[in-house]
Amino acid sequence: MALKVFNTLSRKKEEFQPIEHGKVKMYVCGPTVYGYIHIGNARPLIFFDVVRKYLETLKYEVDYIINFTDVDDKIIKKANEMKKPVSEVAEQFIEAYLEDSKNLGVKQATGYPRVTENMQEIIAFIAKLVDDGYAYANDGDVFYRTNKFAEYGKLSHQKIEELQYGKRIEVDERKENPQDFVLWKKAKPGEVFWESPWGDGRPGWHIECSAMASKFLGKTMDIHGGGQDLQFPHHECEIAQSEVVHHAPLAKYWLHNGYVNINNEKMSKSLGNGINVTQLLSKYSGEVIRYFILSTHYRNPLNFSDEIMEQAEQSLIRIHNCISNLNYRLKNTNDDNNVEQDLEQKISLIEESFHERMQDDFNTADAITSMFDLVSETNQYLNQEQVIQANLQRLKGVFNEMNAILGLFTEENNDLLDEEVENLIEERMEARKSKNWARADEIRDLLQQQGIILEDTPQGMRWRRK
RNA sequence: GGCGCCAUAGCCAAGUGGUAAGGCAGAGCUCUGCAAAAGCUUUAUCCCCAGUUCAAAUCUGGGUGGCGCCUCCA
Repeated sequence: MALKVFNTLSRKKEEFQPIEHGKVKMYVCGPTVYGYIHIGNARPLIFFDVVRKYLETLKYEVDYIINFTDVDDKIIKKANEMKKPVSEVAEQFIEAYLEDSKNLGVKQATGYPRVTENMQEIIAFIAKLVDDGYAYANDGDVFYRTNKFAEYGKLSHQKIEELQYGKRIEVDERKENPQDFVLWKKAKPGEVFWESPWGDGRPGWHIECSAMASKFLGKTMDIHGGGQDLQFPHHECEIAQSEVVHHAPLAKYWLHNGYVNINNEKMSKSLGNGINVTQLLSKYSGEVIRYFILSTHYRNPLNFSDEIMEQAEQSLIRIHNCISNLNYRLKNTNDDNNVEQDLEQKISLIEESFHERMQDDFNTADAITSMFDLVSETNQYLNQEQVIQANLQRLKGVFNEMNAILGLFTEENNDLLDEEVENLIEERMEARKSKNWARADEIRDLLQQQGIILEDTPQGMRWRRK
């Protein structure tokens, strides 16, 4: 088996070979922090978390950088509205982002660099571009001279001549060419600014990624990721900036996730149709949201609706029940025979298929199917009267192996019941012994109202939280 | 105008040349004191037309419908 990834640059699946043996350098464009993230922003967050975790299970040491763009026009606008300093607004939404990440089961990146903390590197990067003739200053602004970079357009496969500049957004007439983009923006009166050789101002949108990526990961990284909408212009501009300065590819593999749609329309901050993740997390668990995101291949569009979320929630219950039943049996079985070969063979096949699917350009939808295959095997096995501890352990081990990547269930602490509940359970067992079904049912109903579900099995009574 | 994506069951969704995975929902059965959980059974020929092929959801051509990017966006 070999990991294959779809590279936007070549528009083909390619075998993944890291630049440096055993190590992967990965950079994903993070948010511009002027608001809470929506479910569309959560897609790359969750997907690239899975990529990172999968690479780690392949024993790569992963250096994973997510940047924060913490100064730009929209943050300034937001700060004015909120009557707060830009830094405070940015801080607030960075914290919210990190909190959401955590609740979505996303492992911390190895670094979260911010624009405002890397201003010297950014200015130096622009200066280099100016020195080499790839950029020019005009009236306090600095622009990138796009037509000096012959490969401009290679990522998004666009021909510059064919693009319709100025159709949507007015072209700044200080540019030499309409396709030039801004590297440094002159500050308007009253705006936050940093000093630079071209006057007071702040960085343009694309330069921060070039500067910070090279600072933290070097000239060429293995994987650069982000949403499809960053392909052009953002990533194209990053390439233009970085590759003329470093004379090396910015990234070996470019991965782009598809959009999350709502009512068949792209979700975006500017349309204001985003589903707020923080709010969504109060209704659905992080696991449900992960399931929703991962149940479709990352490059396909994904539609959001309440119905789909509820289906995701239902699907996860099947997995949760299985794990919880497996745990119950694990606690109540002492048979220490060796693993049965029949079952072991089936488990191995499922385990193998899981990896094959993950290695085929991170087909998480199929990987989830592998997990359901394991659920099915487990349930059948648990239906047997006699089970072997070693088999149960093996099943559990594969569940954990898959879950370390997908993050679809969490181990709940099932040992904590208060005394009152314990007593009721005890009483119910007595009632059942004496065939007092009315009382037994009464207690079961009572506990169900408290979110505790009692189930009678041939191995005894088991309970779980709703 | 350029570049690109999508169309598979009631819903979600894999599969991309060898005769349609999986999940949710629905129906029936088994187990159960009754439940629950679980198991078993059951539900499609893949938007349309033409072509290539022994063989097409999968390749080619032409349609239809929906969506995206072309300097705010993940």
